Amino acid sequence: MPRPKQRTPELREHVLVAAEATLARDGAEGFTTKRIATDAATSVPAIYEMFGDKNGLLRELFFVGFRKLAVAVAVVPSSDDPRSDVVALAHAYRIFSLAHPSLSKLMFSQPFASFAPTVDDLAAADTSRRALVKAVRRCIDAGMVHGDPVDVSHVLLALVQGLIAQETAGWLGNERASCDRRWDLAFSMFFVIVPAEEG
Amino acid sequence: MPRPKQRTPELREHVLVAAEATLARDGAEGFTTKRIATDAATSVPAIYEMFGDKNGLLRELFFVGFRKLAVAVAVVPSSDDPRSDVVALAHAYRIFSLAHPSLSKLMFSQPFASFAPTVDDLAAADTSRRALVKAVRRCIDAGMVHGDPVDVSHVLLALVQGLIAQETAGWLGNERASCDRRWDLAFSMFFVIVPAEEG
DNA sequence: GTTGTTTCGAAACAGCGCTACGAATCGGCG
DNA sequence: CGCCGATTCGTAGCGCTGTTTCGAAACAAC
Repeated sequence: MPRPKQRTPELREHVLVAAEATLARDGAEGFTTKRIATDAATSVPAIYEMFGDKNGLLRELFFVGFRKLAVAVAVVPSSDDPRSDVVALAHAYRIFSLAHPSLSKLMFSQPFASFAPTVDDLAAADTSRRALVKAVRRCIDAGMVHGDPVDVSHVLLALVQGLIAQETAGWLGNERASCDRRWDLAFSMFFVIVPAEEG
Repeated sequence: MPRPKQRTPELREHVLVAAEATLARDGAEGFTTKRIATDAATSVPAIYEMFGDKNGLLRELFFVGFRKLAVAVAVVPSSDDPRSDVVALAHAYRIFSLAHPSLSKLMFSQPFASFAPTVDDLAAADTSRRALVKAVRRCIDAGMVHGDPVDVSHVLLALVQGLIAQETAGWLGNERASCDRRWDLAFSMFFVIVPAEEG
């Protein structure tokens, strides 16, 4: 009877892709509903019907980011050295944030005053965090560090998050070499001394 | 000849105080020029004459925050244990951020899409950072950690910044005790193993 | 009181998030 | 074919934001 619907789940997915591109191209400041609608070749009200409001769209992008991160983390191979595994995982986080700076800001900082992910939303990060907790637990079992695995992972993630925030803001160093050196140092500070206890 | 000026440096200072209160009360979302003008009992154009634009006001608040932090850091006493000095400095950062959450977000995260402090602006943070670099250098001289003092300080600040971001976002833990434990753990991970080398 | 100069803030502007509502589009039916 | 009723569409508007203009207001000198 009525005219056929255009605002389908397929269009929703298309808008999500377009919005991610808009965010990557224009940053948080240029992330306006009108521009996204234009980029996705649709209308503003369509976005509001499919996502509720702008925060709804941002929340979906938040999830998209963590899904992408989960893929990047899942690719990291496990070795027999849990220490280097933790470092490799942190490296995956870093590479991801350098490849998708605006998206990683949406995930780890809060560049939109109106959008603050809830604790439930944060569960989306669990997939990528679990891999880290696992590697950390192996470090603890090997006596490389002491403490609760979840606590240690929290600290490591805070370190990673802080380094990412500084690097994407341009505060970690002017040259790539300085940044590399400081990332390396960060994790060597956590782990380098431990073998002395074993030996 | 003309009518007496009202938009004096004194009013500028008054607006700065009012704006800080507005930010603390209403957060980044409620930080509008009109509301600030009302809170400061002045007009919107007055703010624009004295600060250029909203970012100019934010930049001044950015400096106000680092001046306050510098005071909080300067109060921290030095002991003969550089390790505990570093921890005490980190604690001062934490207490400051808990007392002024919105202000610390302005300083360390970038909650306003339009305002990104330049590298020159960041020099404002040097006063509070110098104390940390100093304590770190003493740690290095004592053989507690290895590396360039500036690099190590960068890493420590990234850790502090990450922990602050997580705690102010409510991600570090649901209870104060969890947060305390993880803050303690963060720095014990950096330093606890070292004495084994000395002993 | 009048003039001349300077300073003030109400009001307007473009652009934002968001939404109401009339236009447009379809299958079914006389 | 022409019309109908149901449904979906996007234009155009709302209130708000940051920002700026510009006429009114306030003063000293004459």
